Amino acid sequence: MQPSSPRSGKLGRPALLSRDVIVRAAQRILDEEGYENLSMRRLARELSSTPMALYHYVRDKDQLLLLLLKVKASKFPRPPLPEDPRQRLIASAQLLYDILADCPFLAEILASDDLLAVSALWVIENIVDASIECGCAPEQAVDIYRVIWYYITGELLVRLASGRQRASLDRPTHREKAFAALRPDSHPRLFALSARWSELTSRDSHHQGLEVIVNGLLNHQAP
Amino acid sequence: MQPSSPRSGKLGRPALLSRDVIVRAAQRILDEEGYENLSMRRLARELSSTPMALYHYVRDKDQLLLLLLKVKASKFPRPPLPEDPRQRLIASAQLLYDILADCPFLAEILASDDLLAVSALWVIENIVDASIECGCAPEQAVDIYRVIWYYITGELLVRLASGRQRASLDRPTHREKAFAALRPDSHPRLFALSARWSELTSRDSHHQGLEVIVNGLLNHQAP
DNA sequence: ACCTGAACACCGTTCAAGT
DNA sequence: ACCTGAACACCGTTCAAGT
Repeated sequence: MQPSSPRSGKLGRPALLSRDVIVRAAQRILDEEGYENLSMRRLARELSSTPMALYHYVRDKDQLLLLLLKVKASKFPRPPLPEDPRQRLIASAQLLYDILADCPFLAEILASDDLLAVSALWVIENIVDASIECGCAPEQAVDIYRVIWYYITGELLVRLASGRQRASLDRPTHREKAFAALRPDSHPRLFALSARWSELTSRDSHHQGLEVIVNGLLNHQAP
Repeated sequence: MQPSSPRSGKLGRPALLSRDVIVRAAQRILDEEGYENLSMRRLARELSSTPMALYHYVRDKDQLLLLLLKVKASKFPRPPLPEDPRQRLIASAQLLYDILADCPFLAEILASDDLLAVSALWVIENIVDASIECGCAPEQAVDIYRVIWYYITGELLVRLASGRQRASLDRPTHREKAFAALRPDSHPRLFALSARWSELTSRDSHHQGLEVIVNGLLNHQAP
């Protein structure tokens, strides 16, 4: 963080860039042009600089993305959580999802580290703690965290991908083609649901799903 | 599929490439060098051809990847499923996971289509059908499928990413650094678990997680 | 210390041309 | 119909040099 702070005196000319400026510019590109347009080269252009200048402030692109998440997580409001451990477990998991839902493109990077790199550790602490207070052994609490984590990551990934796809709405998707070819004798259930499939699968039922999963987990681990 | 079959007679010289040959070469690269080395250019080199020749047999790279999955899914043994619907639901979901576990790199492409593009539709039919036989309304059955789908996708993604990372085992991961900085007063639970975290999170508990989720879902939707 | 220019080793895809 | 070569518009990153 040092290189960004303008020190007293005029020891040489001031730096043109700083980590802060770089991260902010990256966030701007992300907001305005989407993840797939965020490249080191594009970022340098945004800053009227060169790609290599960035590497003075950031080790590589992954670190830049993690910095973005760090900023986002630290700005995220930290709401009061319910007292009741079961409710708190659900609320923490929901919170984790909410933070990530703001930057779903990070799913891939995050996945590699169980999210533990970032300043959202307190959320995970809450999930594990609430599970233990619900009567789980520590090992079971970690299992619960993992299931929740997989579920959240999966939903984010699917959402991200279907968002990408909606952009290219030229021809019918693979799904639409597969559904058109459905025969009632071989796939009766899917056939019956085919007309409503899109509607049914695009409903936002994240919170409900989370609740059901958590209840299922707790009933199993700590009956 | 037509261009690959060697027709009778000798109407012009035989084609050098075919969809079959291309897909098989792609699979070879995948097996031997991993997903990140599978590019259209690399594939063309493998076939002693040019990148553009491939585009005569495949619309784009995504289609090629879907073809790979298609082949894999069609070769996959189709085991007998239990009669009992609850058991069948679990078994179908496990099967879906097993098929995909063989090609986790496809998670990103698959996510965009709810997997419905491929010849594994019968698995999904089974999941939906078993849910309905367990007493769910069709809408609830679709919800159950979605939760399972998110969970599977998430686990695949995480596994894929942590596999990539293990390759570059040079310096400590972000997770390790975050754990090293843990203080017992701010994160008591994680602090207590930190020594065993890697071990606990790398256990293969997929099947157990799936079972717990399914039971939770069914108890909620069809008590 | 901070920044630049040129280069390396890649991508997916298009376009115009060859046989 | 099947294939090629050259090109377009990109990537992340390294290296040697400038001030």
